[in-house]
Amino acid sequence: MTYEESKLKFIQGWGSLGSNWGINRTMAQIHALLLISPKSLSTEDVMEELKISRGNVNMNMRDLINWGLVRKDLKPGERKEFFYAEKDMWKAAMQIIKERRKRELEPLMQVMSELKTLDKTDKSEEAKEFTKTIENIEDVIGKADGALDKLSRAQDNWLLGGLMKLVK
Amino acid sequence: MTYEESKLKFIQGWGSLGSNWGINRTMAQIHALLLISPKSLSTEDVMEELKISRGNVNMNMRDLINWGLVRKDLKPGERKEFFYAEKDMWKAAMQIIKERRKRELEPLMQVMSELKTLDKTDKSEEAKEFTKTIENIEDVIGKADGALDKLSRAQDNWLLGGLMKLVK
DNA sequence: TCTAACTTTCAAAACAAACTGAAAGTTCAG
DNA sequence: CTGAACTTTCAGTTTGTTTTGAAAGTTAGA
Repeated sequence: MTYEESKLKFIQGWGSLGSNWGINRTMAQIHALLLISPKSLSTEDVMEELKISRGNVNMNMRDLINWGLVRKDLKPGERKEFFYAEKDMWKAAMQIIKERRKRELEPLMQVMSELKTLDKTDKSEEAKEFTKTIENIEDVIGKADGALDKLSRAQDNWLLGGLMKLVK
Repeated sequence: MTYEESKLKFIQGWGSLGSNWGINRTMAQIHALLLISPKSLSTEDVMEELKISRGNVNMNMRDLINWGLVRKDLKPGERKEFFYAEKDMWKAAMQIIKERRKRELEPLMQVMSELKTLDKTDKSEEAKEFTKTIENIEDVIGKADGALDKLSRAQDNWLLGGLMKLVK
């Protein structure tokens, strides 16, 4: 397999993985492209490699930056902006976990806790089952949240020179 | 907040959570409905509650069954089929983790390992960076896989009466 | 076997998400 | 201030996903 073939295959694969996880295909592909590129790329480089429009690159690149997965690399003397991706996949994975936790777990916990304001005088079987289910979900979410927090702290420590014990 | 209001809010919330994670909204809503229902429901019950078509219920219910989140509940003397959801959210969460691991992590590892057959004689900077990235990703995926495996084993033990220590 | 009760399938329609490209906006050197 | 170089926006179009509903399939009791 040649380099070009592999590259294509990787970009495709990363893209379709992303779309299974609620991440837009193109965004994942741009990420893949930057991951394997030794130097930072301009908007035009990405347009050309992936055959997509300027607007598309611009929007998805902004999202990647918001996710903390990509940064701008401004070159002195150059008007154009260049972009590069965090190459350490542990860092990238943690970044994704932290973001999703913030964007999804927290709001969900908020909703769950609101749901507990359900009228306590309603003694129907439905209402009881409902309350039980909500409490159970809150519990699971709370534990998942705790576990992710531990994981991301462990990661931070490890980055400072320790050992990442949690995931062995 | 009345029971009906809470129920609606929960079903909506669960549905939109699902769609953020690459799970079809309706499937998540049916799951939510079954989660809070004390008794098993027929296709018609679901059609009525969620205002969706018979075909839609049928297809999504099948998917839920394939994910191991819902089972058929055949009542003696009844021609109709009824459905109920696993109510313990730990079990449900583990089920989801196991399935996604099987469906996504494994194929991804397969692709990654194929990518390593890249022509070793290519000494370009691009090819070197590529190989490095692939190996790094393989490593992360491998560790994540191991962690999930541990988690699901811990869960299984816990179900047998032990304590789920990993997530505290 | 026949038929009513029920389930499954799938082509077409409706809906939703992503993408394009041209226009508007910004920045900065001269 | 001007205009070239570049970035951002967004209405309209394309592409992809979900839903419907009617027809086909299945099952079981009579």
